[in-house]
Amino acid sequence: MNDPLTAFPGYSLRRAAHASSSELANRLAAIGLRQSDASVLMLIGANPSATASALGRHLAIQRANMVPLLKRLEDAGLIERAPIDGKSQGLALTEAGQDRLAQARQTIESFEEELFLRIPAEHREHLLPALEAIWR
Amino acid sequence: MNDPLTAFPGYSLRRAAHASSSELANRLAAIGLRQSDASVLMLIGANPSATASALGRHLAIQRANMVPLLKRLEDAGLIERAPIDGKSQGLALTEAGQDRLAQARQTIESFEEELFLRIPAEHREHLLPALEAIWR
DNA sequence: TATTGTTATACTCTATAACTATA
DNA sequence: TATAGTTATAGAGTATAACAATA
Repeated sequence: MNDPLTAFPGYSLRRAAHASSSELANRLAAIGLRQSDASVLMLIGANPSATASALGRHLAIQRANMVPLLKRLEDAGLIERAPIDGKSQGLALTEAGQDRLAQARQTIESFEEELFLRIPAEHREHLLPALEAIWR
Repeated sequence: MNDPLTAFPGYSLRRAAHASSSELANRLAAIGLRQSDASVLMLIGANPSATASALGRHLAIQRANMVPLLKRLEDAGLIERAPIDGKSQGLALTEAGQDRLAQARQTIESFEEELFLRIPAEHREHLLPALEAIWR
């Protein structure tokens, strides 16, 4: 089939993101996490007592959409909240949360490594800087 | 905020795709199209009398999800169907569809050009081959 | 038997508006 | 006034199962 789309970097960007995203989502589902769950756990792990709003801003997840996400993690016993002041709550990993994060980190790291190796060597080191120029 | 995610190409890939996708979606909305609409119009334009199933396979859109998409395009007077045999239909652009495709093409091409120029020159030519290694 | 078009359905992600309480 | 957390809701994308008709 004649395809005028694949010549566009933006189109290929979407297809590549969708393909790799689906693959990672499958692997994370095996340990009971969504990609957004794993991202949040990683970020809380690196920033104990961060607030929901701050995490959302950093991950480009809206405040309103953080609510059900954090509720699931809390119900699963992976995170807990501690009041900072009257309106803010600091988030932290429980012990179970730290264990799950360790699993997630290993899943993500091996996935990312495989992904990286799929790229021809001469292009590898260019991908991250090119992508960062697009979104950061 | 301490961020362990941005070092991962896969994560950056998702963020970059989301950012560029949102931007293109906004521009296409101005001419009454979604990204998937524009993709389908482009592909029909380049492959007259292609079937819905064939388009879906090529675009990674499932048969079942092509149905409402094509219905919208047909209701908008942009495409028409002609029976090929008893079970297949060939798709074609109407005149209005060709006009809309011309608009979409211009929108996409100027978007893609801007996107490309946002990438530092030394990384530009590496992006497409790197992405294609990931999804093709 | 495999494929086409279709219906129905459900889940996820994303976006917006509005509200309360607090800084 | 601005911010944090929340509720409710809607749109879009994606996925699966199933069916009838045809190749």
